[in-house]
Amino acid sequence: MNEVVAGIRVLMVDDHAVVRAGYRTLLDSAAGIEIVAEADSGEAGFRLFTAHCPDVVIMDLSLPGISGLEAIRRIIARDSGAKLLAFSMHEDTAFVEQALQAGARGYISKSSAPNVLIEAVRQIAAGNIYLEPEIAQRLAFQKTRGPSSPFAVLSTREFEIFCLLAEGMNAGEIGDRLSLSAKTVANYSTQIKSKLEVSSIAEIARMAIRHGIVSA
Amino acid sequence: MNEVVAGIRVLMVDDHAVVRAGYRTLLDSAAGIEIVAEADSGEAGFRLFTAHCPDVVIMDLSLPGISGLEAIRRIIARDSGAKLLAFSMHEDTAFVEQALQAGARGYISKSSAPNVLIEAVRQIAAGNIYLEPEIAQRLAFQKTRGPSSPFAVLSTREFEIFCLLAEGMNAGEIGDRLSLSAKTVANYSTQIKSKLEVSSIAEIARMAIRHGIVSA
DNA sequence: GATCAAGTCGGGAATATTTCCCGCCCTGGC
DNA sequence: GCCAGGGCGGGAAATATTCCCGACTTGATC
Repeated sequence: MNEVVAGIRVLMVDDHAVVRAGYRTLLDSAAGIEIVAEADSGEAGFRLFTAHCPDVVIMDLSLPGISGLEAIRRIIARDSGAKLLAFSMHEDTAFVEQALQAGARGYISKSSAPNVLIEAVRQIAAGNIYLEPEIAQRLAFQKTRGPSSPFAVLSTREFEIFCLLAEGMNAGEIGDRLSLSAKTVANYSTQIKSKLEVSSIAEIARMAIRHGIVSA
Repeated sequence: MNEVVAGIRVLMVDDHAVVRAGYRTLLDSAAGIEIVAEADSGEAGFRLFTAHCPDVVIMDLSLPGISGLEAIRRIIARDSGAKLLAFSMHEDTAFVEQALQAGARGYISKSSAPNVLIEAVRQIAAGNIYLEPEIAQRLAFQKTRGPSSPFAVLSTREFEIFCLLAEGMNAGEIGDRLSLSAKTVANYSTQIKSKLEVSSIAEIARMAIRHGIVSA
């Protein structure tokens, strides 16, 4: 048993069973890729990561329970060398930036062509990073000229809490979700408002909607 | 001087000078209509109403300072027979319902054809009500079948405060704007959340955006 | 004209939230 | 080693929210 030629062992985390099933058939049919585990939540994803030590984790960013970003954070905290591919329905570059900042090695959107997913998994397994060409272009463009997304000033944690605030959760609920004290969330909330130069949660919600971070 | 054949005396309230100028030339060229005063705010509109007793008031609903709805409320409080034509950029029926509930006799959108405005002024001056055909249809349709706008449960005051909350104002600012105590606004805020079955201001903002009440 | 429901307005008091300040820990440069 | 920056949360004061209440008006309805 030659480990070098063994397939790429993949953990897939997505809360939609149909999506998992679809991508499983797709990836299983690709040579050298093997899905060794599936999870439907960030918590389960983290547990299965420690249990299976997969080569690549495909992580949906919009998960129930702890968010995908939070799951990435935890996995990276456990193993800073973990190879994570973030995928989500969001096309907004703010989400991409945050995912990469949290430790993801790649980002593809759910509307990607099937072979893009396969290519991304292979690239990331090989130690490279992979971004969809279109998204990479937009990111690069924004870096050089356009005003970077206003959320670039937020840290990973801040951005995560920003999203949950925009969805209408209060500090207590967010604390429960992220396993933080409500106190800490309240402090972050103040910090976020200050960084984004807004004074109310309503403005946070409008900003998030304007940038496609949450839906109206 | 035969009062019966005198022109329809109109007060126009809109904060955009260009809009006022455009409609002034338009209405002045129409036989039997005369703009006797213009105001650029709800406060000024109310003052000029008491000063000039116009036959018809054309009231923009999106005004700085007190809102158009509030101005309508005040004018109706002063003279319940006042003939008010609400006009606004909003196509949402929630706004129409609220304007009519506040006492307006008609509603047209800013994208209306010029002759619609003239026709509306004449109809209202004659004691009729006037709604744009398209909007009237949608209203009628919603009344009979579709679930009426979720804002129908809100009173005029509640809807007004709802809009300002959605824009990001806090109770104190809203109180200043509407000449209410912050305490009253806070009480309304609680009442609004209860009626709309939401628990946070962020959800209020999202709801308002979803229905086109405020822009993201 | 009596009555009743609904809307408007705001006080009182208990709770909850927000804010500002602080310290501690950890990590990644330099 | 040292420092900057992020992450986390306690303390305390300032605000906001909530629930309850009463007063007043208006518009139906009997």
